[in-house]
Amino acid sequence: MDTASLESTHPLVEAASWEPASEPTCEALERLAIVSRYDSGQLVYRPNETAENWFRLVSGAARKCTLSSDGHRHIVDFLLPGDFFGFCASSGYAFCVEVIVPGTCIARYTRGHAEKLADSNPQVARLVRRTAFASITRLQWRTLVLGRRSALEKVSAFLLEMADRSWAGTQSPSWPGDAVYLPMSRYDIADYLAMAVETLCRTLTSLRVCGAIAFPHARQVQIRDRAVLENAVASK
Amino acid sequence: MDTASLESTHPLVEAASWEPASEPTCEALERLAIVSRYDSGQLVYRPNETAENWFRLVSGAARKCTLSSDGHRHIVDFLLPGDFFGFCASSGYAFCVEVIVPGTCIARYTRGHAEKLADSNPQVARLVRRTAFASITRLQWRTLVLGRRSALEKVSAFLLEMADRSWAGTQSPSWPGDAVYLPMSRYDIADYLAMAVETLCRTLTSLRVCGAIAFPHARQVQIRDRAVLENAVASK
DNA sequence: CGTCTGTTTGAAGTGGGTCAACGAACGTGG
DNA sequence: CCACGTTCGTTGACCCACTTCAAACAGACG
Repeated sequence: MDTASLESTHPLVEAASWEPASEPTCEALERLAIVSRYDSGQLVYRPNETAENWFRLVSGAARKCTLSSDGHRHIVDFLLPGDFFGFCASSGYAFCVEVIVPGTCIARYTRGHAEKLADSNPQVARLVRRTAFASITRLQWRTLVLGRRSALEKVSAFLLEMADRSWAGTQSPSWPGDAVYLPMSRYDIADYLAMAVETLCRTLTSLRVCGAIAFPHARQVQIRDRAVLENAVASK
Repeated sequence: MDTASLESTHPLVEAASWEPASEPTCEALERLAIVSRYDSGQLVYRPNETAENWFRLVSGAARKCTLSSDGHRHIVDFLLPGDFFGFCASSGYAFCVEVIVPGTCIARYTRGHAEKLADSNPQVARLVRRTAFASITRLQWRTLVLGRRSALEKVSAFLLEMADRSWAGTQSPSWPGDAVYLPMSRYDIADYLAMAVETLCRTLTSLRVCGAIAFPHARQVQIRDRAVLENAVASK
């Protein structure tokens, strides 16, 4: 919405190559999809805005966050390709979603139509349920990560999470094959992990010097020794 | 399950008086319910156990948590009357649920039956969807609370959360009317908020001495000055 | 080439974790 | 009924990991 340029292309066509295998979609639902293209910084929706749509991020990345009056911001989640969002029990969205990668494509499903489709098509209803249940489980794991005390644990957990969620092979071909692209800034990561940027940088540096990870570029991480990260996460 | 004593009573009968207005149930679904009674410390399910049921806590309280090998425990969520749980996208539960109040009653819905009912009954499907969406929103707020830096913010947020979720008027009649019952120990609260028990106690004490709250009993909180708590939460 | 924004390192201060101990509540058995 | 043990709750003292403040560095872009 907003000033996003609409594209009438059938989403399945261009979405197919982006989709992680773990996130199955359903053709009946995809027929309702309208895909829009967003620039970096554009808002997909605002808090309290009437929740008229469900969404699925097709390509690019976005952040779900709060907007405090004092300018302080808290990132609730990162949205990566395949992720559904905008699920909402009440009439208005609780957070805002802001695109962080230029050219991000997001599919929109009119809530009323989608709900009606779910009523008549159990397969769609099951897909939505499963997706929601998966979100619940992921959010619960996330509370555990946030609950971890040391910076090393949080950062390690984050890197592993990004490696798992990262859609491999969709980046520019000149990359090291095993590098994970971090579409968000260090500030965003620090916010997401509830720690100071400086602490995040220092932790990343220490992981780099000990050989666990490497940075071909500031936003490309290679996991060199996954065991180090897993150890840090599991340690407590 | 386990050694829980089964009660064949129709759950709607005894559940009615416990239900918060915000959590509507659906008669068609409730016909599937089997209510069991649990003692304190009993497990409702374990991690990796086959997810054969959906659950709803009818009365009492429970905690959803991880069980680390080193005995370290992390509480993901508290389950209070009206809460659904056991929603699971994969085949096995991710966490374990442990009862913390003697005599807790929990309704169980066979997953296969409930899913089939949802397929044929859009009203049930919508209820489950709405419940799941509400869980998502609540968990996202929870990540914000955990992300807060100072102990005061976390504790204030917790007290407000409990006051909101608390089912008023279901406790013993001798209580101060506005007191909120905390069914869990200080250790559990500290774990839930990812902080040391000592810090929790100190924070509660400082809130008490400044008149924001009062403790008729260690597990009864009266919120004397809600503004103080809301201020602490909103401050950052 | 200058001005951004984003990233990294350095130095200093502190909030809360940790260790230790005591008090309170509660049940159990003598 | 009291003595006792156990678990839960609270307070004190110390210290470290992280936050904060400050500044240098790197890349992007007009």
